Amino acid sequence: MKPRSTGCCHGSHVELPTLTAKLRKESLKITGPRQAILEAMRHHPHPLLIKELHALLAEGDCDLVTVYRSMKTLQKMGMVRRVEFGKGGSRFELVTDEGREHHHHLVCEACHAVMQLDDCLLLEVERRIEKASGFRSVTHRLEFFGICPACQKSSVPKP
Amino acid sequence: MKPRSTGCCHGSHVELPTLTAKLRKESLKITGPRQAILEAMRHHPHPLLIKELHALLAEGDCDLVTVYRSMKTLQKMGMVRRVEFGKGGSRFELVTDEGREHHHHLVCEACHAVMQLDDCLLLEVERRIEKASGFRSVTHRLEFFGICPACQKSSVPKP
DNA sequence: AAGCTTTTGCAAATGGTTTGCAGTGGGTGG
DNA sequence: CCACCCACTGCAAACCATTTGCAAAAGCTT
Repeated sequence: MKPRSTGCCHGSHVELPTLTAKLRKESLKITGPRQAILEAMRHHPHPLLIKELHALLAEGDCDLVTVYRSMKTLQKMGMVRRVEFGKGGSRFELVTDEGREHHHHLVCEACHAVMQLDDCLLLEVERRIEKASGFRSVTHRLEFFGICPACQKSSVPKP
Repeated sequence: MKPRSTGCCHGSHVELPTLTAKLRKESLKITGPRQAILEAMRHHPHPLLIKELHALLAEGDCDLVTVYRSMKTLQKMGMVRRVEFGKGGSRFELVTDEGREHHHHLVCEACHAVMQLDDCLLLEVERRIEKASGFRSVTHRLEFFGICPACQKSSVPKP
């Protein structure tokens, strides 16, 4: 349960060709907008708002609406994961090899910094809930919120 | 961690005067709309969508906008808790004496039935995260989703 | 009952997300 | 290598949850 910062841009672990290959395997077209989107997500390995993602793209690379549609498509094929922090809309992150396994986030409520928490101790809890309740296919959604060390000092007002 | 159904209307444990007294203590006015809202929530002890809550009120009792404003007010004074299931907007539930303590829900993704899970094993986890990350005031948001026993049989399509 | 302040209703603005439609452009078969 | 077809895109507008502005209505206090 040790937190792991996913700050920004420490090299791109996933290659773009690796990603586009997945598109081809699903007989989806490898278009300019899709490449631009994957390229941007590759370099920003944290949950991004649609509009943040769109802002990362070069002017005219891709319409906002296309970002929405791409997220839906990519999520359906499992290349992207939807994360909800409850403010400002849905966020999406690339499902990478080293981030494939189920994990959670620790979000600073002041500056919105995001850390990734490795491993999850709730898989066993899901099984217990299934037994106790009779529900099936039980999953969960869990995020942590708090005030990060930097914000504890600077006392910047919450955005 | 045994699930407890919060199906519907098994008697109203909280009295209306008890609730309005809290309003008075905060020098908030005891208006018709507020009484109607609290009365409705008293009889429906599960997380309600704003529009569901509004639909429960008698015609002309209270405007939709007023429901929104009331939820904001009541949440600020701790009488109501906001719950996010990620579909269709925020939900709210009364904070009752027997439901005051932090708890989570188990939601059927087919019929949207909601069960309440007593006790939470994550308080200790929050402390561990604080130590490991340096964050402060760490809280969390956790909900479980699955298919309830009834829906496993009837195979009704998801709404 | 009068007066002051909060609260409400209505209308309209806002912000995220989806949809309709016509035009563009990948990718495949000839 | 070209042409064709359907998936994909851009743009505009629709949608839905939520918020805001403003004047009228209603609590609470005196």
